Amino acid sequence: MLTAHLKKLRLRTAISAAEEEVIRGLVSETREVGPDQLLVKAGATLDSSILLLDGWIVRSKDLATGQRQVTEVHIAGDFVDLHGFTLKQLDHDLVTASDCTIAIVPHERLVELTERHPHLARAYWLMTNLDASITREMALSLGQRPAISRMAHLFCELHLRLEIVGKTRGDSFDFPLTQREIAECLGLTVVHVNRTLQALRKRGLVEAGGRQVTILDRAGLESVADFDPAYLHLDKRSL
Amino acid sequence: MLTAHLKKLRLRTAISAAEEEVIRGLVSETREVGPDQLLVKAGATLDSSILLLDGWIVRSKDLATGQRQVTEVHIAGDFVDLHGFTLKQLDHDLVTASDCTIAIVPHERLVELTERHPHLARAYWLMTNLDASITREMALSLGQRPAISRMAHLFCELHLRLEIVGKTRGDSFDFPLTQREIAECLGLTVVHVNRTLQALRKRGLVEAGGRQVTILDRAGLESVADFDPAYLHLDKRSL
DNA sequence: AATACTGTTTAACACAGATTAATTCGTGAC
DNA sequence: GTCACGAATTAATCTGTGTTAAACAGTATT
Repeated sequence: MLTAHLKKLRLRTAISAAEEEVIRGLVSETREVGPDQLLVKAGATLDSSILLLDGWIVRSKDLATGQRQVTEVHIAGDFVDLHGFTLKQLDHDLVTASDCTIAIVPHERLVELTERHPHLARAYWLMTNLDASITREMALSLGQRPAISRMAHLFCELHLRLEIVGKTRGDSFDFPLTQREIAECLGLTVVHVNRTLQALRKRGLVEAGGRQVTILDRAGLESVADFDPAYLHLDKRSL
Repeated sequence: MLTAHLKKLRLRTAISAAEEEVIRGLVSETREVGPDQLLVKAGATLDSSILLLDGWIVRSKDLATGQRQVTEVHIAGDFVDLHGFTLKQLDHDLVTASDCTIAIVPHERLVELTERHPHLARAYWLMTNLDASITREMALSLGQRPAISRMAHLFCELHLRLEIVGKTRGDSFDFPLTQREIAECLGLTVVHVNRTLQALRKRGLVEAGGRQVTILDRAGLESVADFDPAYLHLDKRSL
C-alpha cells in the first residue's frame, strides 16, 4: 500500500531497503474513509499524522465570510499533514474529496525517526518543503495568472504528480473534484470555472467531465499555463 | 547578532544554552549587502543557506510575461532559504529589499545538526513549516480577500512578526518596501495599491509613508483584514 | 540650480471575473 | 418510473481591479 509513497520519495532521494522497512514501521493503523469527511479541523491538537495511500484529500482554509480557499490538493503517496509533526496544530482543515485509504503515523515514531534515522528525517523534511514549493506556485497562480492559465496549470501539475505515483492512464486520470472544489482551488466562482473549462475544451486542450480528465494537447496546455515543472523538484539529490 | 533569530525560535520551542552554542556554530561567515541585490537565483544549486540577521529580503517568482509575485517577506531572524537545505535549488529568487546583514550556513553543518542534534533539527524543520504556513495564509489572501483586506492583513502580520524579534516601536515599524513591491506581494497593480493605501489612511487605520508604517487602530485593521494569528503558531511546544 | 531618476499620486476608461438567478442534467432513493 | 437533490450550464448585469497616461515629489548627480 505504500508503493505510491515510496515512488514519490525515491524520485527525490535514494531510499535503501532497510530504510523502506523503517518507513513501513511508521504506520500504526490503516483506515478507509468516505468522501467529504473532515479528517482534521484547523486548530485541533495533533499527536499523529496522516499518510494518504489512495484517494484525494484537500487542505482548505476558511474566511469568516465563509469563503474557502484550497491550499493544496493531495493524491496517493502524499503525507498530508506531516507538517503537523512540528506545528502540533494545523492552520487549515483536511477534507477528503473522494473515497480514501489513509495510514496513521504517530508522532512518537517520527521523533524516533529523527533520532535514529537522520537521512530519512531529511527525506521527510524535503517532503514538507516540496509541499511548500507547490503552495508557492499556487500563490503565483492566484496572484498573477488569469483564470484559464490557473486551470491549465492545475491540470498540468496534477497529471505530472499522478504520473509519478502511477495513477494516470496515458493522458487521462481520474479526477474527483467538483467544479465547486476547482473554484476553491483557483480562487474563482463556480460559474467562472464552468466558463473557463469550456474555453479549455473549445481550444482542444483538455477533455473533462464524468469524474475524469484527459489532456488532449499537452504542449498547448503547458503553454497556456506557463507551466515549468522545476518547482516540483523532479530530480534525485543526495541528502 | 543572532538575537532576533533566537527570539523567534524560543517563542516556539525551548532552546538550551548548549543548543544556542550549536546554533552559533552553524554560521561560517557574515556579510553586508545593499538593497535590490539578487542573492539567490531560482534554479541555482545551493550548498549553503542564508540566515537574515537584519534587514528585509523577499522571495519572488516570475512569470514568462515578466509579472512577479512575492511569495514571502522576510525580516530579521528568518532563515530565508533553509528549505534549500533539502531542495538543493530554489523555485524562486531571493532579493534584498533594504540594506541587509546576512549569515551564511553551509549545508554540511546542517547535515551534522540532523545527525547529532535531532531536537534542533526538529526546531529548524518547524521553522520551514512555519514559512509554509505563512505562504498558505498568503494564498488565502490572494484567492479570497479583496485588496483592502489583503493590505491590512500584510500590515497586521508584519507588525506581529517584527514585534516578536523586537523590531517595532509601539505601533510603528520601519517598512522599506516600495508600493511596487507591495503590489507584487498582494497581486495588485501599483496604481491600485496606491488607492488602497489611501483607503486605509482615510479610514484612520494606518499611517504609511516615508519608509515607515504606524498602525493607528489595531482592532479596526485586524477586522478589515480578517486577521487571526493562529497561522503564525505563536505558542511554545515540546519537540 | 538644472537634470535625471525613481517613487507616488491622480484621472479616465476598459475588462476579467463576480453576482444573481434560472434552467438542465445525472443519479440515487423509493 | 418519478421524485429529490446536488452538480453543471447558461444568461444578464454589475463591480473591483487593471490599463494607460500624465503630473508631481523627492533626492541624487553634475
